[in-house]
Parts: sequence; C-alpha cells; structure tokens
Amino acid sequence: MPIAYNKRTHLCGQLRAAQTGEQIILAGWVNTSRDHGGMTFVDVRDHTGITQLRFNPEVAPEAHKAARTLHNEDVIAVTGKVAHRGEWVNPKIPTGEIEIEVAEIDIINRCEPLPFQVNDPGDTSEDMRLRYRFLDFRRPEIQRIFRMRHAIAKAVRDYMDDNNFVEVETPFLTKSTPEGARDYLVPSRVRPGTFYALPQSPQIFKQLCMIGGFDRYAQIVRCFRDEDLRADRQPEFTQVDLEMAFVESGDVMAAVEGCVGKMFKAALDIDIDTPFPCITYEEAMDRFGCDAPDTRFGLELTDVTDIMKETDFKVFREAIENGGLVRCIVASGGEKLTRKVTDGLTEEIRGIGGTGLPLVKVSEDNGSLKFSTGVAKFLHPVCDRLCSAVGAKAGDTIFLMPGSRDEVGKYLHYVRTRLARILDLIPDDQWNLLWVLDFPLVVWDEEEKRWFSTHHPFTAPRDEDIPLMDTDPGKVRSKAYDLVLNGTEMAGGSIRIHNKDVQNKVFSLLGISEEEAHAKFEFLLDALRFGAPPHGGIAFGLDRWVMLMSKSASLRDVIAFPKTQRAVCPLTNAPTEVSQPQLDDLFLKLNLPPAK
RNA sequence: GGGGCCGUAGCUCAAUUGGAUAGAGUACCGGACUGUCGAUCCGGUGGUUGCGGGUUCGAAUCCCGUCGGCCUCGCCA
Repeated sequence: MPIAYNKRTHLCGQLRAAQTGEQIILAGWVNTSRDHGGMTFVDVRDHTGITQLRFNPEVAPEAHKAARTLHNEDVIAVTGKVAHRGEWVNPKIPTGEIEIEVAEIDIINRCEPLPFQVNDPGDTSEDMRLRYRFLDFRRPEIQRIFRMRHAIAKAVRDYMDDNNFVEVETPFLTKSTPEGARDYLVPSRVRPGTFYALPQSPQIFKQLCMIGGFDRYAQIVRCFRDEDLRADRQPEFTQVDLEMAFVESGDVMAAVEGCVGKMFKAALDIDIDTPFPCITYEEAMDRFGCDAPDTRFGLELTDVTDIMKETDFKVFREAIENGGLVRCIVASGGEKLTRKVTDGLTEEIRGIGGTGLPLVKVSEDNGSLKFSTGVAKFLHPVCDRLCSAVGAKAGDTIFLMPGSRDEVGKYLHYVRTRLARILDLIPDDQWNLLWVLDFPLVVWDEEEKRWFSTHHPFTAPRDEDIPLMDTDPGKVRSKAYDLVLNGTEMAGGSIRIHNKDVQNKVFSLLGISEEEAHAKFEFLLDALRFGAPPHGGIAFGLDRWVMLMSKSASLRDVIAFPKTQRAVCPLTNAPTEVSQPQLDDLFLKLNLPPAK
C-alpha cells in the first residue's frame, strides 16, 4: 500500500504523549521487530530516534501480515494513530510513552541480509564499519559525532562572519613547496612532464589575500600530506585556516580564543574561560620536556644537575661533563609502581631510543628518608638534598634522566604521560587550553647540517632578535604561537614576514638559494615588494578538535570516509590502477619495483 | 623502512595451549507464540581457520614467507 512518505508528519524521535490520538505518517528503517504470532511490534528508526509500531491483527490484518515479513533495515512508511502505551510505557527511550497503532504499511525497499548488525551496539570491527560506512552512519553514536562536527563547523563559520572574515577559496591544484611534508602530485596533461601539488596548507595564498587587502580571510579547507598515517593523522584533513592584516600575535590569539569558545559552546554547551594561559617554549621544555604540555596533571620535571654533579654515579657524571643535565620526575602512589610496572617503563624508554630509566624509591627509616632499589646505592650521599630539592616523601618514586637537554625532555615527557595514565591522574571532562609562545625560529638539523624552520619559512622573527640571525640563529625567537589542548597541539600560527629583505634573509639562513627562492616564491617575493601590510594568522585541525570534543579514539571516527593506515579507502578501494590510455594522456610510464 | 598485536561461520568471538566430527551468540531459513521492547521457545543452513610453504603420526595452534587491519618509532615545517 503506497504511502506518501514525502508527507511524513513527524520524525521517529519526536512523538510524545501530548500527540496521543493524532493521525500520523512516519518513515524510516526497521530497527528491530518482535513477532508474537498475533501482536507484532516493530521499532522504526531515523536519525532522530526510534518509535514503536504496533501491528494488531484485529485492527489492521493486512498491515499485520505485511509486518511479519519485515527484516532489519527494510525501509518502510506507515500511517496510523498515536496511542498512549498505558501500563506498557518504556522509560528507556524518549518516545517510550507512546506507540503507533498502525493502519497501513508501505514496504518501500527491502534490505538484504546485512554484513553486520546496524542496531547492535556491540563491537563490529572498524574494518567492516568503514567498508560499509553507509550502514555505520545509521548508528546513533556515529550520527552524534557527525552532527557535532557540523555544529562545530557552523560555529566557526558564524564566528568568522560575525567578525568580518571573508571566505576566499584557494586552489587545490597548486605548486609544490620546499620543506614540509611530501606532496601529493597531480600530473598535467596539457604541459607534459609537469605536476601540480595538492596543498599542504593554503599558506601563501592566504598571505596574498592579506596583501590584496581582504583584511581578514578564513576558510575551512582540505589539506593534503603524503606521510605515514597514525591514529591522529590522515593524508587528507580539514583545517580552519585564517589570516588577519595589521595585527600582532595577541590579536590573532584573541580571535582564536573567541572562535574556540563558540566551538565548545556549540559542541558541548561548555563555557571556556578566556584568555587562555600562555607559556614560553623555553618554560614548556623545562617544566614538561615537551612543547605541547598536558597541564591537567602535575609530575613536572625538576632539574637536579647540580646535586648529581656530586655523586659517584658514572652515568650521571659523564652526561653532565659532556654538557648535559639531569632532570627528574617525582611520583606519589608507589603501590601502583611495582617492579613490573617500572621495568615495563624502562623497556618502553629503550623502545624509543633511550638507554634506560634510573629510579629510586623513597622510604622512611627512623624519621629520616632513605633510597632503595634502582640506582639507590649511588645516590645515598645526596638523599636529603635530593628529596628536599624535589619535595619527595616516603612512598614516592623518583625517575631520573641524564643526557642532553633534548634527550632528557623527550624521555621524561614520555615517562610523565605514561605515569599519569598508570596513576590515573588525568581528570575526565577537563579542557586545558594553553598557548605556547616564543618558539625558536629555526632548529639545527645534525643529519643534513643545516637550519630548518620550526614553523615555516614565512614566520617572522621577533624584531629584537633579528640581529641574532647573523650571529646565533638558534637563539632567534619567532612570532609563532601554538594552541595546545590537553597535551595535543591543536593550532599553530604566526605573524608573517612582510618585508622582502627579512624574507630573503630567512631563505638564505635556511639554505634556500636566491635562484631557488626566485623560482619557487617569485610571486610571494613580488607581493612583498608591492606594499605588503603586516599580517599573521593561524590554522587549526578541525578533525582533531572534533576527535577530542567527541572523545573519539581515532581521527577515522570523525572523518566520514577515512583512509586506512596504508592510505587506502576501504569503501572505494582507492587508489587503484588506471588504464593505459589514461597514462598515455599524461605521458606517464610506470617504473614499478620488481614483484616480490 | 623498523618494532609490536591481530586475522577461525555473513558479523562478534571460543576451541582446556599440538590431539578425535572446529563450537557459541547473532544474522539467515523453517516452525510455535496476542504486550514485546536485546522478545522468547523448538529445529535447520552456514567453515579453503587470510594465503603459500615447512616441521609432525597429527597443525586453527609451532616455524618461514606473504597479504590485510590496528598500534607505534622514523617521517609528518
């Protein structure tokens, strides 16, 4: 019996007791059915919820007969009357006070046996879910994530519009840029042998927009990087990209704070405190060993180089004599730090390149503190000094790390975050936002023996540090700022160079020759010559924000059609081979490695 | 490119650690049932244990290779 599904009167999650007695039309998918031979119940579902349909053979024999043939995920429409459930109210669902006394049913489209159960909240493998993502989308939890994503994106657009940002679209078929990640390339048909690159970010285009007088630009835009994947890294991802003219760092940060506030309100109805706290790169590295610290818990690093100088422990002495240092973390809750756990940590440190994890346990003996286990025998002479310097008390464990500044930071940061999880110190439902400022402009790469941009080659140095570019480049601080949420870098930006001489100076520091700079950035250098205003901006990874806000475990959860770890789309199976004529059009010849 | 975990029915998992005909839930098919809401009850179909080799009297189980998924180091300004 055809039913005008386009005239449905309600969605499946809407009806309440107040509508009792009304004639309605519903349409949706069969979530479950319960056939008693006589009375048959079917739950019909759409994105708003489920409603129970009652098929009574004495009221509507034909509809009842049809209902008994239904399977999960059949598409149906029904007409009927809203009935109060009386003594059979189901408090578990919002529509549980009512049910539909069905008069007619239209079985619009039958569903074949499913590869997995849509209505099963249990764990289907991610593999399966992504292969049949359209079925996965029908689940309420997945709907929740993508509707949250929509709300966040809308909040961003509304905020940008309210604050006079102009959305300008930038090209996807663009030019390969030096440094940064590997590019995705697209061959040109009309200029044989040449390639476009998909943008890693619209960086230069948004700068050109500023130079062109847009004043404020914002775009929610796809970016592409051909690097190995991780749980929080996809080859194509979405950035909220913005740029502002005539600003200093604080202005961009304030704009971001306003935007992030709207995002939290829209996604979680949370009011975020502004301004966000700030910390310098230097301080972050000293206190946390990491430029994106998680401030939801303590376990901060303490420098104990001076004390360790006086021990006989060779490992520490040598590190210090070689210009290194010793820092430590003090953890309470020793009962959870069993030998097995600390041995495991030591193994993990070795796994990321370390040589070990010296530690001591603190205990009390006749009123005074003592060290035991681990490297205790080397540290007895400095026990009192060390304990008072780091505030250790009986029951604590002290994790020490000798080495260069970078090594100590890397390993203790690892230890710190692992301990936080082991000791259950990370509060749920806390959103610690933090600006990290004053990054070094460039870092020395020992392998390639040259300077690399910490941020990117267009980041402005702090004015007072410009002279250092000639004498001590590593000391030059940049006008860059990173936004960190709960220990994850969520946004990064900077004030850009608007002066061609400074830009050329940076290029030469990075070892980009004049010819190369000219070939690759002529348009930017040109623009800087023709009246470029001071400008700066930021970009944040929208996917990551949605991932954290929705408490998802993986970026794949918040991207509609994500790629697997080998960058394959499980739905379309892309990338796939193409035909010889397609290759011929592009003047491409394959040069494949020999088959194994 | 390196390290780790995993791969058994359409799906989610088990198989007493090398032993007999590889089981269960769910889905699917058939039957019973008038108030269920993860309906219930009875019966049934369904297997190249990812693939290829090897060890063994005997392999889902051990070894080697390979493919695929996930985590991770490198990489990702």
